[in-house]
Amino acid sequence: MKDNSIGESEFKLMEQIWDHSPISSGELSDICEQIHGWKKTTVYTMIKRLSDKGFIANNKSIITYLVRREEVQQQQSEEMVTKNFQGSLPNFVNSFLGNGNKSLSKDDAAKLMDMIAKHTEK
Amino acid sequence: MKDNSIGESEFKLMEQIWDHSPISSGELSDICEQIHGWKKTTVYTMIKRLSDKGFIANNKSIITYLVRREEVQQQQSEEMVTKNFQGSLPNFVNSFLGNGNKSLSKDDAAKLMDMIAKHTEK
DNA sequence: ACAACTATTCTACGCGTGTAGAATTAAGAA
DNA sequence: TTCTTAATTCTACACGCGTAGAATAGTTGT
Repeated sequence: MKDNSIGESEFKLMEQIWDHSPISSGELSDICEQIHGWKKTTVYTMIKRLSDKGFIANNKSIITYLVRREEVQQQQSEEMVTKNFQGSLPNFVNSFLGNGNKSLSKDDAAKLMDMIAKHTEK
Repeated sequence: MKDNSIGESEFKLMEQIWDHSPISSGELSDICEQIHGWKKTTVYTMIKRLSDKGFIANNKSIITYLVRREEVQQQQSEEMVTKNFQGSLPNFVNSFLGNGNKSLSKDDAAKLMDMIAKHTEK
């Protein structure tokens, strides 16, 4: 049940994989060294753990993802709203926007309105 | 910087505290026993950790919160959107609503529309 | 076959969190 | 003051994740 969870660094690695898949473990390690300053072995450890958890596959040094970004994100957003906002999207958004501080661009607002409209029961 | 983080169980305890503060540690422990099946000492351990982290205070067995629910939630929503959705609320909402599956009640939709309108830069 | 380099695994440590028994302390009843 | 009970701390163990050195296996050029 808890197999869907990914840590913060693991997620960052997944991002690289999603962006470059298929990619060789060597390149991946290089990229992560550049971007995050991670040691080779650190990356390999993460690769192992992620493939043990079924998120990616490592075939002869070629890494591919097995779970799409959307799936992971959907799972995460779902979890957050459920656990910390009583499953209410309005609660979440309200909290996120806070009181006054944050402001949405016209574009973002339009996108949101649109999505909401499309998902409202009539 | 990472002082703001709360675990899942800790959050559940905080919820009871927010809902009942001020409340005696004994009662709190009873409530948690009922709701979550936690042992007394487990609750006390959590109380200690949460007060060490500055989220609550324990004065002569009376627990009160030092950080409001909104603050914690705001922090959490912020973090989620930043780390996993490139800081974009539309990205988050899009992921949450998924493709088709989820549907918003008219009421929720209205609330959302309203909030969005209020936070859109004009 | 051997050197040299790459890939992968093993092992390991620290920290946070979940969980709780054991021990200790404080507070009230008798 | 002593017994009892409630409150609190101590100690501990497990697990996940971040991190990475050491060891091992695999590949390739010569």
